Amino acid sequence: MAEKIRYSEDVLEIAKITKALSHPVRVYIIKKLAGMHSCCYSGDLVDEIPVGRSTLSQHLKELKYAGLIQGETEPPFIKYCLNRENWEKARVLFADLLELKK
Amino acid sequence: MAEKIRYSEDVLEIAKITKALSHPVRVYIIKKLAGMHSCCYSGDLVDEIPVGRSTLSQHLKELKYAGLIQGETEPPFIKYCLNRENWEKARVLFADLLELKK
DNA sequence: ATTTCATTTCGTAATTTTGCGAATCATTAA
DNA sequence: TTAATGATTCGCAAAATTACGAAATGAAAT
Repeated sequence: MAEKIRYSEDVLEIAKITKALSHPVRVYIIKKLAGMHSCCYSGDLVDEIPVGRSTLSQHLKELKYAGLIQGETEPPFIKYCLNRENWEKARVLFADLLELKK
Repeated sequence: MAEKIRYSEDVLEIAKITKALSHPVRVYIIKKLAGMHSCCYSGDLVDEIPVGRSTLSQHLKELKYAGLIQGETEPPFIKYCLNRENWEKARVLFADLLELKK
């Protein structure tokens, strides 16, 4: 019986990111932020995404928890932006996994 | 009230892949297959990954369902390999999302 | 101080995921 | 044919995810 491994930091970090991106709502939001708009308002999202306000809030919370986005309060709205620093880390991890060039 | 969107094929496809990769066990397996070894045996995995046989089987099933791997029976073992065709598609989708070069 | 507006949190329900051991299946060896 | 071996499926339980509406929050306007 061989030794059981411990997941490397990379594996755990990738799983954390993929988990955050494992739902169409969240992929949609990140795709939007990673593209042209690097920020958007929760109010705009609720108009276009077919999901209730409170549900959207939970999805945003998960993306925040995973470190992929951050919210700046800009009364009376909340502006959500891509967390560029962590996004860069994600790019490195995925470039490695997928053997892509940065 | 603006129009609700429909998720694009890309968004749905990315969500399917990220969901398949949203667990450390499955990231570990894919990382292994995408690296040096492009194939491995279920029996070897069960020795190194801290999870029971039946549970591992379920994880492999999910990766298969998502199209990321395929299993060739090679009695008395089953050899799992990366599904290169779909992996290439995944690379394109992620390269786009992460703005990486192929 | 009260109202208003955008958003989040709470409470809850339905569904899915994860994990295990026991039972089953498929193939080879005896 | 019968055992042995490797792997999957079944049955189940615990935990997590997803979704919603109602209630609560916080900041600005009246």
